[in-house]
Amino acid sequence: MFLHIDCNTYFASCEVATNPELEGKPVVVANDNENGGGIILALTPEAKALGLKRGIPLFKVRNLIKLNNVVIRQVDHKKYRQISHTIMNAVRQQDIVQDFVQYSVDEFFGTLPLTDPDELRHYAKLVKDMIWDTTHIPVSCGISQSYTLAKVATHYAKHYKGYGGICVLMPENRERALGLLDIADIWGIGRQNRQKLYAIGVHTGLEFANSEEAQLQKLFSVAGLNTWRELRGIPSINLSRPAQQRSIMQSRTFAYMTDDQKKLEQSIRQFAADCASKLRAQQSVCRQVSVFLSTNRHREDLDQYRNSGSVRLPSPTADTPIIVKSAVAALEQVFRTGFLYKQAGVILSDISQEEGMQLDLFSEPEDERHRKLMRIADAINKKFGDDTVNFGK
DNA sequence: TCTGGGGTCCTAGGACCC
DNA sequence: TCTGGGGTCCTAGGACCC
Repeated sequence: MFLHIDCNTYFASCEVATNPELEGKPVVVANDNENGGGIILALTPEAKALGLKRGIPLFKVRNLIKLNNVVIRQVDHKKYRQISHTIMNAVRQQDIVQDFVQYSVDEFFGTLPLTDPDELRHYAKLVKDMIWDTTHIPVSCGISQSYTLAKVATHYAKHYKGYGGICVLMPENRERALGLLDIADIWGIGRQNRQKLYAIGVHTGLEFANSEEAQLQKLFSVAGLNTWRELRGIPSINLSRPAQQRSIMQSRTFAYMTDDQKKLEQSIRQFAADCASKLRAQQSVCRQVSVFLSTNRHREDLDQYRNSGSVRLPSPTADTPIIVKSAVAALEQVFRTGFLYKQAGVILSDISQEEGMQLDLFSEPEDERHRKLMRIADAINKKFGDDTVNFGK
């Protein structure tokens, strides 16, 4: 059987776990910026009870927050990654959960070599309690015949208090569970696919699972059909992923809007340098550098423009100056005057491992000196903090 | 007159996820 | 005043090959 573990209101739980004085208080985690912008990313149950919701811009709820002494915590992704790492290690210490993998910063999957519902529940409880003892993070557990059904089970574990945060969904209860579930709540059904299904009169998980394969084939790609199979109890999703990331991105929504190319270039240079350093941290090289730009889509009164451009590198590299230079070139491709820009970012792609690196015929001995320089710069920044040393123009 | 057919590889963009 | 920041996979279609 497949086990799914989902941390409850993860970012908010991490803040409470690491700041005990926040216990029992309404807390929201937001990506607040210097202008007081930002949106709510996570909230404790106490904050939810006040009517606050994930995704709301802070400026719309300042009053509510002030009135109820809601604590606003700045989002801290580094901390959250560390805590999920601790959870990973803790669960891997014991030997009942197998194939334990991290799916996202706050979700995990594994398998349990058991079939008895009472036993399954018992071991899920052990894992849940152990995670609580180790990290003080509350989690919900779902268990069923496939990854997708395990997530359905977790959905019920979260929504029915009586389950105590654990739901074992056995085959005999599958139809009942799916019959009560809107297709929008199913993993793998997004906005587009939901509309397609509504259009053919399919609204519940059960109606979807009972649909004809031939009909679905016309509407969906393999991903949609995998979801369909999983809901019928046939495991069809493979979660194993390559050790390294296939793309690395850094972007920002600015506090301001600007039409100044020089100013954008400053940000793009920083993003590109940071991406390059992440790239080296996973011992990889990339062959493509892309830049995207966007105006403020919330300002319907202003002219809108968004575009992206790429630079293909002659050979794979993790060299900061080369990557920065390429990003600036890509920016020049897409920048248009007469618009007020609000968001920009850099994406590195076509990533491969450094070892198997294809040296091109014309690579310079200079490259080796560059690589040494990068290694030293990275080591200094790791030891003394990011941005201790940077690359000049 | 009649104007191939079958591949592979790459990329951008769309769908999904948290 | 003020509206996030990352990722993955799949597919269609163009470029290119013989």
